[in-house]
Amino acid sequence: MPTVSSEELAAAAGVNSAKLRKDFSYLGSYGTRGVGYDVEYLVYQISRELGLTQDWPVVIVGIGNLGAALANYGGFASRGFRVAALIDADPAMAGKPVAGIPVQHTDDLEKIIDENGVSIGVIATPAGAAQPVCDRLVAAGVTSILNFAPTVLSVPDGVDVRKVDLSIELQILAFHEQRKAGEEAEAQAGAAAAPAERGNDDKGPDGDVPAVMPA
Amino acid sequence: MPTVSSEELAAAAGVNSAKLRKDFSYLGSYGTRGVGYDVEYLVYQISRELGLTQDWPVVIVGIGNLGAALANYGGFASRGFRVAALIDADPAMAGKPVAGIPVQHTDDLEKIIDENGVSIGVIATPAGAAQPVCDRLVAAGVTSILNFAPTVLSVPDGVDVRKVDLSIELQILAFHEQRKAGEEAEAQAGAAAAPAERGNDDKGPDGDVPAVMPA
DNA sequence: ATGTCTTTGTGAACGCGTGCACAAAGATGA
DNA sequence: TCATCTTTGTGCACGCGTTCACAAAGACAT
Repeated sequence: MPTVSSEELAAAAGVNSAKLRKDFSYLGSYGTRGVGYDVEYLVYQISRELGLTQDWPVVIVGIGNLGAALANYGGFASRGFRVAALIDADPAMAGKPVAGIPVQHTDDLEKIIDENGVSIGVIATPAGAAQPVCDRLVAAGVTSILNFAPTVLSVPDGVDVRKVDLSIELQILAFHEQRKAGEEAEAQAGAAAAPAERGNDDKGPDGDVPAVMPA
Repeated sequence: MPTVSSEELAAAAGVNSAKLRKDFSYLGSYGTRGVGYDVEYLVYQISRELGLTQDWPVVIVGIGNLGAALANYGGFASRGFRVAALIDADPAMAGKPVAGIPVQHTDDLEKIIDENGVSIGVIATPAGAAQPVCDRLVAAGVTSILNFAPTVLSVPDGVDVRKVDLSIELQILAFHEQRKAGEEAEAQAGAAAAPAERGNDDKGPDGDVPAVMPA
């Protein structure tokens, strides 16, 4: 039986072994003292806890460049996601296959959600279309939304929204780049607060990097 | 002079006003006691600290769906980013305009970096091409890389890499979705693939989210 | 001027997560 | 069976960030 010790895993992941063990203890996945963790069992438990063993049908609304990129993205299938449908408001797109999946018109949105039992929706529309699309998704039964449109969506309680802003990561890089370049010019550090839509993750400080700026 | 109090800002952002004031004090941007913060001055200070007042030329390598989506993304310009060049390995793409910018061939990568003084590169290539492209970018002088390819890049010290995995956000949504769905419906998941007879089939304390999963 | 009122800036307390250290548990060999 | 060794699971303490609470500072009215 192939096993790993918390020490090995911690070294590989660059974290503390005690924390790793404590986290594992949450899962109820018990290792064997004197031996370590059964690799196969551990992988299964973590996969299950993260939802990787389930099949999650998702719809992508807005099949522009970004929507098409998402439809083609290979990483989804291996994480338990299945693109149940592609939806676009442009009638000219209807029927045209993207990533092997025929695009359907927005008119059928509710029907598609219902028939496929979709609870997760991805919005890749222009900013102006995002909120109306969001409202229809929610009304049709979607309870989790991944928003790529540059708008803050408002949703009723019980619905999760995560916003992906492609420029934020760039901004973080630029922030560090600025510090690389100008250590001698300005000796001041700072921070700023940005309105958060709903529980965005932020990490602790790295040296004297402000708390709101992810490391 | 239009002003805002830390209390107003904190309420709007959903954070604690004391923390906000403490963060602002890092900037050295002084508010006025009894009045609040001068909005215009505050905006400028934060913009400057975050690097928004600078002009950051970036190159995007790999003009597929995702690269094109990034090139078209409107949020960059307003954050101080300027797409200096689009680069692709496909000779058929060369000269073809995307988002108004003509695509250039990978052969000229070093020249483009050098002539435009680019220090930030975006990689939107297939996984296999990412590391070679990364190496060339670094060799040409790029010190910050935003990686959309599903690969872990290795870079020398002094170079920052941020990896964007489009499926991670979805996975976080699915994780929460799984918890919404209920704790009784997962009996079926255990029977199929589990390496059986491990006794303890129940998951741990059901109340809390494991520390390793972002909120 | 002087007093009152508002809001900042910050020292200090609090709470929480992380890491340490160790007892308990099981493996292994004599 | 007993001793020894390895590694887990976790109580406890420490450190750090967040929050509280208040003195200081400036605006404004009298």
